[in-house]
Amino acid sequence: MEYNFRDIEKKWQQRWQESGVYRVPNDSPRRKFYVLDMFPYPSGAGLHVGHPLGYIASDIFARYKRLKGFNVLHPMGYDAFGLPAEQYAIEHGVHPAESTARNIATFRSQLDKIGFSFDWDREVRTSDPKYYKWTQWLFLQLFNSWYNRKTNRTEPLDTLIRILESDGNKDHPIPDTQFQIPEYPQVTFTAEAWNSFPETTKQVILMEYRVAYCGFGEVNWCEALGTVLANDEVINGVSERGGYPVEKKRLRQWYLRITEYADRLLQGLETVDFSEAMKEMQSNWIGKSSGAEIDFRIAGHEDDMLKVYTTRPDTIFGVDFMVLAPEHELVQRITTAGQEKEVDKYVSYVKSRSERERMAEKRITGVFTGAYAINPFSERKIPVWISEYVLAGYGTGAIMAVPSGDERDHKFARHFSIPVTNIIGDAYNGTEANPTKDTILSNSGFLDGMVMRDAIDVVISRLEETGAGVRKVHYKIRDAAFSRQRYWGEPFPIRWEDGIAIPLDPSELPLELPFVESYRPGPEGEGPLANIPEWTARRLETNTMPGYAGSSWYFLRYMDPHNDAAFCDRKASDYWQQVDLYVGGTEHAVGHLLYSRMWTKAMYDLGLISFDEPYKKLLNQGMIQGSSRFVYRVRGSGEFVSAGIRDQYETDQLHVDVNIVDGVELDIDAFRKWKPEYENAVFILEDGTRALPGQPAPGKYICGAEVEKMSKSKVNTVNPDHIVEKYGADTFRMYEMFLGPVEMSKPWDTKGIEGVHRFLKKLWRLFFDDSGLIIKEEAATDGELKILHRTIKKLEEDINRFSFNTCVSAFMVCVNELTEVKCHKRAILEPLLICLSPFAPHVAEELWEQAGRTGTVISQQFPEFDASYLTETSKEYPVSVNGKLRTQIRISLDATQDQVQDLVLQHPVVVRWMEDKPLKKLVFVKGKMINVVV
RNA sequence: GCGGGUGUGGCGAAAUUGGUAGACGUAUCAGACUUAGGAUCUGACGCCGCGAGGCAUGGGGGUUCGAGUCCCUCCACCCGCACCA
Repeated sequence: MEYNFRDIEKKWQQRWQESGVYRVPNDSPRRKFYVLDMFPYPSGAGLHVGHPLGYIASDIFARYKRLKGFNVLHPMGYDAFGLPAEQYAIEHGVHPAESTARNIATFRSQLDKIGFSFDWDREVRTSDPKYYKWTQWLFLQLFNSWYNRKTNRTEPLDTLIRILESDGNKDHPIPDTQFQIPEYPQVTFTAEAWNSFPETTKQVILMEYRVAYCGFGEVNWCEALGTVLANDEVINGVSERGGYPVEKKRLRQWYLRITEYADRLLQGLETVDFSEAMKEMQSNWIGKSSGAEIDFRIAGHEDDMLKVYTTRPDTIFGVDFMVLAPEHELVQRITTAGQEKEVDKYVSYVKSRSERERMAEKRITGVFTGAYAINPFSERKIPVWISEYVLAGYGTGAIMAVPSGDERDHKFARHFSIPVTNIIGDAYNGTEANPTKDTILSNSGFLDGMVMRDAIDVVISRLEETGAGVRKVHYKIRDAAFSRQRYWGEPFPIRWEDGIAIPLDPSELPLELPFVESYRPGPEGEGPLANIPEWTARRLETNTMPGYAGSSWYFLRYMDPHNDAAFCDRKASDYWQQVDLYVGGTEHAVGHLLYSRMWTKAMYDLGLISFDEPYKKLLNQGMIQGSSRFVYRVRGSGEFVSAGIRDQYETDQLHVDVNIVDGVELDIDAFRKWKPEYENAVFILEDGTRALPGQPAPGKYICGAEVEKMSKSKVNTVNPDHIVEKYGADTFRMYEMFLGPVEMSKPWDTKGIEGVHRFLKKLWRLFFDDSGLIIKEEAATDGELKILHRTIKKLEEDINRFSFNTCVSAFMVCVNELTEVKCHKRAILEPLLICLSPFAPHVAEELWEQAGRTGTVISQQFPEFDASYLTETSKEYPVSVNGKLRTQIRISLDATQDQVQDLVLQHPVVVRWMEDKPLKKLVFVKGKMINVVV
């Protein structure tokens, strides 16, 4: 009987579906385990072989945990709102709801062929009103909350109102400087003042405290997409999607006050099992730095203070000039008449340079304003300059420049011949700045003789005493822009009345997205919803939420997906708790992961869930790259020249569909059929001969090869459907794992799959030969048991460190060895099948049944490793090392300390290290080699 | 520039706390069975050498009885951030 994977896989996928084996209960005496994949955005292109890599890894782990007796939650769903569906709608006139539904159907049928153990009863779609009802509800929770810095918690707005009524806001100043009501410029107010404010004023002030708030701010506006983007959606000044230019624009926007959570997001990283790289990316994004904010007086401008932020207040005596961002508000006021012309010229020069130009070429430019600041300690007069190297958006938009300690400041000083004060003695060589903190200060007034590192605190204390500055912790992270001027997203459950945002009552949710015919942007930077009369008549918010809204909490909805009374029953979230294993790509490091961590913390503070980190362990799968193939067309002709001899011609390199290339050899006939214009192509083959249309090719045409990102335009995508059709899902699953470590990126190579396929056929032959089923009932020998248990031991260890590629190798070794000793015994093969089932579930189930077992393999237990068969008897290996003869003794695993001692004593040990190291050390290394000089 | 990671045969890779480097798989070559094979099986396969043997884990140095693994240093590649004060 042949290994007929097509029938087998069809049969078992159907059976699993009918019997609902992968349905998971929410109440179980078994321990829980939650394995989650980052849910896909259902794009129109469908899956290529790179997409399922993470899903296969997580499926293997979920199945393994199930075999270990856990109640495993392993769901899948779709992140279905977002820009691409809307762009597609604009271009093709298909409603996003329709194209999304169609794409989901394609995804689902592709996923189903691979044999995943998802509980599809728990599927979620973020664009489903039943789902986004709760996204809106959670938004209202954030809207109705504020961040109390005293308790360091998210709290309901009521607690703030009570505080304001009794104490004013002196203990709880407005969180940022965006105070927007010109009539009330005072940032602090008393209880009396608060109580006397009219309701509208109160509301405007409260908005400044809300966790989800609406305000005016500089946003990343993308004209081509007609919407604003979050900082993480902008890469090098262009949009992540589409690569369109992005500019700064001041617009009314919704925000999430993620900055208040910066410190907790940072600290939380320590409690969580993410890769170093991932933690680094997140903490860089948060960008915490600590230092001081210092006020410099300006000569002749008694009312103005020049505020700078520095991480190095210890260098205060080394300040030789100040630099303002050209956009800084003080520039106009302090510029002297003599410098006005120069300054204006410079400011317009800076404005003419785009963000991209600025980043592309970094020139040293700047202009003196004519004004002088005064050092708060030495009273020295310091010239104030403006320059584009100081960014308006960071810190206070102004710096104190210390050329002896900062390379940029130093270059600037040299360029404009500003004299440099040396405050670090020999550590400054006169030609280069030295940013050390570990040298002794000189020329520094009361700090002379102090180590810089220690001086930092001393200066800050002195600044605070004199009122010239304060200690300040600064974060790079900005509040997250939370609205999009787009159609295909969650509507905000907000109504506007006289400029006041009124939340809808929860009973009015979901606020459904109305059907539209046109996706044109509305007037004045508003979304398409502004074109709908019924919408604007109700004064509903016309923006929609961004893509990350629905994905910030989806892991909770899987726990209780059909609940219409709550986003997730508390009992369910208490049972399932955190995601134990979260599998996905690194591209979400600073977007989705940060947002969902923030939401989780807010929800925890508000008592909605019992944990404040969503993901316990994060596994980042690498990308599977495409292995592109090229043909070389001789320029100006229809002839194609083989890669090896293309240097003899002037050629153009063209991508060729990888599916019509075998390794690097082109299938010439398939190529001629590929596109009409190639129908009569002539090939100059590797050996110089020619292949003409209608004649058999006399030689081979060799293609060029290169590893690139897998994409349709490079015709290097490989569809998993084709692989599954040709080799089966089990082969596909095992091969994806066999390619290499999950975390690493690697190019797809269809050729290598044969080896894994051969392995499964070999396994099949252990049960079947020409005469049919061959399973022997006799007891297993020690040797056979050793083969089995060595495999199990390796699997146990490797699965738990997510080393799935070595697991596949272990299976191969095992089957090779069993074939060699012609072992067809039930006692060996059945445990092996159980081990194999997470990797190749279909074939495992089939063989299990063929062997006369009832029930599915997934209900069996994963056998425990039994060490007794692994013990090795002592062996001696003579080896020569450095010309001396040594004997290596392998000591058995269960050797006692005395036995080890005896072994060592049997040999005349002459090496000194034996005396140095106590015998305990030897016992510690039992099972390993010990070298003994004889 | 800063931070993180990686570097082992023709290729993908293994080697878990330092202990027989290259398991497993591909590719290639040779052979067997075959009318034939793109089925199956066997063997060879890091480099030098006829051989015994020697040399090999990006380069150099160190610690150690012993280093792919630990330390120092240099180089290359990949990823992230990037005038962050």
